[in-house]
Amino acid sequence: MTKKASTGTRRAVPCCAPLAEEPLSETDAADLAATFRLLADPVRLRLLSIVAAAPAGEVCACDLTGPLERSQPTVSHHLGLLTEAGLLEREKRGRWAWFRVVPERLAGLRDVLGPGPAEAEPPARAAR
Amino acid sequence: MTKKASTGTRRAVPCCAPLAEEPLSETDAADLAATFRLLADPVRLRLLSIVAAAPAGEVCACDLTGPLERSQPTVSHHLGLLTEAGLLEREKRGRWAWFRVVPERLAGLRDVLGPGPAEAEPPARAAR
DNA sequence: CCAACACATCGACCTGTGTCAATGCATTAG
DNA sequence: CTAATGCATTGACACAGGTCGATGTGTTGG
Repeated sequence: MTKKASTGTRRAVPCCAPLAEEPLSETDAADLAATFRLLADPVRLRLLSIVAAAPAGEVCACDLTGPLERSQPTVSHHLGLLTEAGLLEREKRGRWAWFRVVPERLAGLRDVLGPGPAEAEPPARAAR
Repeated sequence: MTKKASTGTRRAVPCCAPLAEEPLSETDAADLAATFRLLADPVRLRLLSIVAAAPAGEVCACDLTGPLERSQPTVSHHLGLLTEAGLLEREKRGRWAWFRVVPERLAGLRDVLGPGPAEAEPPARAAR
């Protein structure tokens, strides 16, 4: 059974239990893989990092075509994928589109890879 | 128990700074994307979760072909990719191959997605 | 009202990769 | 030795997805 957010004080978007907790179901695995696939592209990773590292917390799309050395349709395509998946938020102001990261979404992914450093838990080695 | 988890001593395999810290370089992004691409497949995710959740800490390859409903060459292929990338360790005993997870590797990936929950930091909103 | 701009969408191309049958390579049993 | 077992490798195939030029849609400025 998949319980959501059993670990209490985390508001990270729940997708499934950490990998080391229990084997993934077929549907959970497909869902997770689809999300990780978004991070499996260098252009999208750089987009995420640029937006995430922006001091203002948001970046105009017009400032993203330059550093990535990709065409405008390509950047727009990747921004659309990241936004549709909930990793980015888009706000249109005038004729510009501004993007922000959705930190809870990344935190949810992070939790799948293992328990956080705060609750560092030894991997429960079963003695035989 | 010092939970000193500042940006200094992290034993997780270092690949690059967290996404929100600074924009990824082109090579770092390509490297990271290649690693995330390994997690972007449901079969590999289930393999990882099965091995990670094994009470003994290791699993024989002969026990992995069954639950995944994939052919033996396919499972072997994915195990090879995960092992080559350092996410799994392979030890051959007799005619069987046993696999373990390499937790530092997953921890390194986790750190890229954001700082630990202890230092959860709201996005610095700059007034405009 | 029209031109310029910013971004999204479409269509097409092409590389990358997940998949399996067939085969190869060790190791073990008899 | 020979046969059988467990896993890796090969080759071929089909599909997914990144890329860009062309075009569409909404907004601003003159």
